[in-house]
Amino acid sequence: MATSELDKYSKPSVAVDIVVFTIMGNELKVLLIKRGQPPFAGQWSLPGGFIQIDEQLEGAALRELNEETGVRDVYLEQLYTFGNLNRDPRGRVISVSYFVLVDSTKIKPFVTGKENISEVQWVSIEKLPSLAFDHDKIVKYALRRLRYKLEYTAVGLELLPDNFTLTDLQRLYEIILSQKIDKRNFRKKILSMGILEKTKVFKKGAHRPAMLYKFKKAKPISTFRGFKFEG
Amino acid sequence: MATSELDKYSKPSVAVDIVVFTIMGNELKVLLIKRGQPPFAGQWSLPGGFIQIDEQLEGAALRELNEETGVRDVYLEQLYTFGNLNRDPRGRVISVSYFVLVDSTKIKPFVTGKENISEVQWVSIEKLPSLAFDHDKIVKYALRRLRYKLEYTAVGLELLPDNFTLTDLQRLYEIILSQKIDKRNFRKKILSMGILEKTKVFKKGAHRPAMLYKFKKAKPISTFRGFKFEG
DNA sequence: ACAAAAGTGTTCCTAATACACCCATGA
DNA sequence: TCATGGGTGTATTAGGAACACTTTTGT
Repeated sequence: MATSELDKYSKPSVAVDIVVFTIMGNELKVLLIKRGQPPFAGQWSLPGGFIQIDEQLEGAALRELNEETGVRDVYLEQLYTFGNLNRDPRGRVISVSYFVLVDSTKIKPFVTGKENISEVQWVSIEKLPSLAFDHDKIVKYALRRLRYKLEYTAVGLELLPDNFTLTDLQRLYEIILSQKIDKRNFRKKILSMGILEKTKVFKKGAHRPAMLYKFKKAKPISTFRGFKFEG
Repeated sequence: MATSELDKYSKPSVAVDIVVFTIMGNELKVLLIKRGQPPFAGQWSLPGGFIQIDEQLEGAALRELNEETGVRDVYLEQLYTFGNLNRDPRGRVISVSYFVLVDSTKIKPFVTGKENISEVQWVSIEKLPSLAFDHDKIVKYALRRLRYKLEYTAVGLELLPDNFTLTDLQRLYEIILSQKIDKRNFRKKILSMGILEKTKVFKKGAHRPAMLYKFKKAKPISTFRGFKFEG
């Protein structure tokens, strides 16, 4: 591989940063890690890290996420590439950001092997601390994208188990959009999309059992209005 | 600047590639350059190049565009970051792609000082040759984004002079979306957005003069639903 | 006077909204 | 039997789509 031309000038570093969302209880949460080393030692930040020379961008995002937090098998989508000159005090670092949605029932306890992480935690979007680097901006953008996509895609299903009730789904929308939704209108709209299928199972609880639904097709792995990249 | 940690591993190169759209005659055109050097010597490709270590991403895109084609003062928006391992035969190159809209009346004749470019040309989107690298994919994505944004933003105004008739604007929509639009519905919708303002000037021609309009506010420089980054 | 583009309203249909009661179950 | 969440329909409104003729100018 002839890299001579490419090596003429000093290069920036390339990192990935990942905004992982999940719904826990009645809150939308983001996965944060407490940095164990400078810069920003002791401060909260997004999971992420430098990509390897022989590694796909998405692969790097998934690897970092798994190494740092044990989270696997998730919906992943590229967000935006942040490249301000001074976003990292160590030098020029360009960060390709991703957003990830994960069903909280599939999350296992954190087992991180990384020495430079002192803590991993799910933090409510309402109670975010100030984050390292420009990660505040990245989270803000990710949240915007999540809310926006919820309106015209079925992406929200990535946050639920395979079988769920319509009330579960509505609660998810209400939490993410932080607003109440009319039950009848919500059901009408969701069902008219034709993406849900009744199972023959009911969820039993303290009260009237609720029909469980499942998503019809293979879960969507797309990035922009159904357009699939780099696959 | 402590770059020791960053330099432990070999780094990918980072490039920008730019899809520049304009309307000429009755066609949507993209700016292409014919490569003068390997790889892909003699083949058409998008304008672009490697970023410098002390240069903003957007700045690099604008610089490359200006150096290669003389195009300046344009609407610029980040598209997507392509990073497949083998997208460049020279080695690992990650490309941050941008899309640019430029009013064709503001384009000056090309004066490129770069030795590695043998030709610069505006090519109709209908007659694109097969492009170098993964640039076909980038153009496809850019076109998709342009069509999509046209539906819910005023981004199309970037392709027109400051003053324009409603017929000019409608023609622009028809060319980009490649479909006829009803004149009355189009005017109703555009005017109801409240973003246009009548000038007191008429465009004289062979027939009945048409009212010239202009855009009300500062032209939008945004990347995603009005959200401004890195600014 | 005529050719050519400018300009203008109404009807229809679809989709979003607002809104309230009965049902099935476990305790 | 009652407390709790599950489940259902209709009337109104707003926005998008279909559709044709008159006006103004230059030649």
